[in-house]
Amino acid sequence: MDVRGIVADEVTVRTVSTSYGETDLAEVPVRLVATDDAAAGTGPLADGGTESDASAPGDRGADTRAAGADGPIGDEPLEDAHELTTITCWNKWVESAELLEPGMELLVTNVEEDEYQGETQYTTTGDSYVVVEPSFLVNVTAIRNWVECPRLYYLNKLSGVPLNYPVVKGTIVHEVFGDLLRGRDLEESIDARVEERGLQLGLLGETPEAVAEDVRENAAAIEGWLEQGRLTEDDSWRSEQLLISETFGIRGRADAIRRGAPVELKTGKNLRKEPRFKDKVQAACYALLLEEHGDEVDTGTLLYTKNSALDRNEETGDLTPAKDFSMGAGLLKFVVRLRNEIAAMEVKGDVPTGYEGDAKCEYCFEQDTCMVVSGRLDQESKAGQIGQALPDEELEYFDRLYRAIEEERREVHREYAKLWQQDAQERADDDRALIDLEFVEKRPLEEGRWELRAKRTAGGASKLREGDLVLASDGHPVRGNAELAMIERLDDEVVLTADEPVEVCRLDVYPSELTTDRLLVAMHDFLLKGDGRRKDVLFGREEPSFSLPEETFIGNNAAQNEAVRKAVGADDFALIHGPPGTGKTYTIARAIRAMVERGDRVLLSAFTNRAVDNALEALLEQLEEHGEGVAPEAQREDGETVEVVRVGSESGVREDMLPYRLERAGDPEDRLAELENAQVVAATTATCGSRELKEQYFDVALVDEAAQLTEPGTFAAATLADRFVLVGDHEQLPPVVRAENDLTESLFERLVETHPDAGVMLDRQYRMNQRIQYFASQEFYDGKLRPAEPEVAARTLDDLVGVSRDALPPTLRDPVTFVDVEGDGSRYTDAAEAERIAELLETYADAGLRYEQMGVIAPFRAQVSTIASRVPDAVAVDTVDRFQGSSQELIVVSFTATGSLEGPIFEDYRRINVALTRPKRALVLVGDSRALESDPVYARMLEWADR
DNA sequence: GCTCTGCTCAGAGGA
Repeated sequence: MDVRGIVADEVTVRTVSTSYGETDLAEVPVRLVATDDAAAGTGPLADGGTESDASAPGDRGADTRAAGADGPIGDEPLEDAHELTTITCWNKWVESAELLEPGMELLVTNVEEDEYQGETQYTTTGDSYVVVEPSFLVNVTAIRNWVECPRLYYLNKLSGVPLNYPVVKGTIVHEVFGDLLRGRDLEESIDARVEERGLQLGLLGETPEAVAEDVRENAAAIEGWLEQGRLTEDDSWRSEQLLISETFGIRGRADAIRRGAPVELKTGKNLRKEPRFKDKVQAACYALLLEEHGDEVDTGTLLYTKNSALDRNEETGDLTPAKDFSMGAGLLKFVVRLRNEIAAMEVKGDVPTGYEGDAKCEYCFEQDTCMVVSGRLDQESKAGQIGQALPDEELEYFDRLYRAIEEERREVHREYAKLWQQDAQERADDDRALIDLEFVEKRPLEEGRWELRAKRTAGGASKLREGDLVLASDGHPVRGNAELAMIERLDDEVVLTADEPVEVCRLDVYPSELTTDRLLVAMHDFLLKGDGRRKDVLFGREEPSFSLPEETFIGNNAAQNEAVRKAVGADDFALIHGPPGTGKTYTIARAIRAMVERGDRVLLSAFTNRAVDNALEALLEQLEEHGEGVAPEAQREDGETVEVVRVGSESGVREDMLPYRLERAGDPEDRLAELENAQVVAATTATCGSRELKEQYFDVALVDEAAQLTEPGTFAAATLADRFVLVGDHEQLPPVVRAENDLTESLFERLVETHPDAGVMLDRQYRMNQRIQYFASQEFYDGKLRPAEPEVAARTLDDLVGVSRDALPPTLRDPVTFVDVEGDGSRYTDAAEAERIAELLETYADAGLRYEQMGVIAPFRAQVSTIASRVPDAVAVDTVDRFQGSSQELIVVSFTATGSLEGPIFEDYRRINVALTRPKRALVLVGDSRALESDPVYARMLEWADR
């Protein structure tokens, strides 16, 4: 029987005498939370009787959240009626119990139940595992690093692993290993895998021939070993298996599984007879993961590919680089205790010092880095400190942002936990899974991968899109057979590619920590590697300076011209505030063109792929107009032209920008030249944090839609350049973050407030009729937003070919109208509004407006689909968030609120700003006037619309 | 309570 609970009070540790002598034990007071056992009627709560209805299985998530969000202090008592009891942990589990603090979650497997003074208590048995914060998923590599040195784990997280040859070679050997297991020809595999990493190898200055030879040497050992195995036994193999354990809170990807046991491949040196301890620990992690999926695992294999040549000539007759070893229960429990140390430290927000383990600093490669980081951040560490600590305000900044990023990471972990905490239907309702699939076929591809096809048997929306990496499973993403797969096509049929032939009938969103990791590294780089002058300016110790050019860049718009001058002349940074329709993109393009003319190398970045492609498109148009840019093919040949490169995944980059996309695969020299010769590189900020771009240097980083970026997100781009320019509008949508924390304010907004002189606001808009523009200008831009030209101010639907406002009913002739609809009272949809909107669109169509010229905006996705099902496909119907950045001749806004304006979505007025500034010639607001009047901003909006 | 885009994933190794 397993028990799960929240620690209710301090843990008591004491020594007792038993028949075996003195032993330690820890008594943990807990409030029990339902486990799956309990839900099935066999657990402690069901047995207890009275408590069982107080905790449905779904409650567990809520309790976990409360524990995580409120931290270990547990200042909010769990007032509900969960049973208070004691779990006694014996022997080595005392170490894990000592990590616990009130409020933390605890899972103990295989407990013994006993009665003590009329109360049911639990005790660990010889088969028990104690798991601290089980919903905190720890990576296998994290455990491997931690066992070497806890500080190493921390440093790795903070500064990442830079591009280096041994690592890249190791990765290629692993890929070849996987290919061999899947039956691919060795030479073909080596050639293909080396080719795939062309860009990386180019950056490292390696030639494909030398790398292939190097890989061949390692692969020979693998092949020899495989051959041996095939001759003697009937092996069952599986390569690259992704494993997640809901019990142990561990996840990882095993290199291979052979007859149910893990095989770990190591391409580094190991001259000793025994496997390295950390390698054993890594294999033991996979053993634990496999155990949860079924069988007992008691052996593991470590394959040291560099060892073959050495071992072959030894008298021992050891012909194989493989080292088999047995894994006892003791090792597996040790691994769980390591994992508990990590989870407890992360939940408490502590920083490891290195004293936790017994590693020797003098043998460590990271000793210097460790000492520098300790010195700069003023952290206690076993290696000691070098250098001077950062100023207090920077240390405070580091702590605050570190905590905020880690909170984001917790949210990602919660997404993982939902993989098993939510049932299939819940996940489907949450748009996080497709569960209606019917497996059709699997087809082997030439590269040793598989193409999987499944039919969709029901409709329904989901977050999944083509190009996404997903968990493809034959039933359950954690408990069943699951594999990471790439969505190649998604319509009524789903086409996937994956390493293994899973009989897929369900797809789940795969949560990734990648962006969180990169945020942390970006912050680290800014504070610890960044130049002093930039920090002086950003921390308010120095004023930003400018060397403004006298040149006129844009003749007919003073603010735009000033913006370009500031962007070009910034010594530190410049800010361009661009309200809706003010020609922000044009200004960016003009500024980059001017920078390029001065010989600067420019990084063009933004949070979303869409924004990057939009800005790049505008730049290419300008370059073409001025005869400096040509087709991408020619750019690579001719040094005189401006070379532009778009870095990003094939599915992320918009189709018309694909010709500019930098391929990763190919000849190393060619790929390198393509990147390094590019005078303009365009990529999302997440990609700026990639290993390939991190080594690049730019004179200027220009970041568009900067108000949508967190501070560390902005730094990911800014740290690659000498100066930076941020372009955005903090009166529109803020950064997307999962947790409420210090990441919600963008660097752009902060700098606009602290350094107003470094910025320019573009004040002439080229989009909206004056009547439409009025409200947003008054409400969000101090009345400073004005039409750029009289034609803009006066534009109406009449200007459009074939449209006549006279054909509209009198109430709709004004560019802004309000249509009062009482609504149907439901929460996230409103059929009454949807009906009315469908009629309105028809009325406009009758007056000559084409459906392609209309757009409908609603706050909720549910309402978006309600409306979409009632109007012609040509009408663009979407949420506010997805409409940002585009515009339409006619916009209809559905407010979807009856009675009162409840909900966070209405509280953020920036959304309303976005919605109201999308139309060019006509805006219709549809909603319940009683609800809208209940909020002063919305009430003013009604007054304006109803005029 | 709601909106939501990123990213090949995680792990690859140095003595």
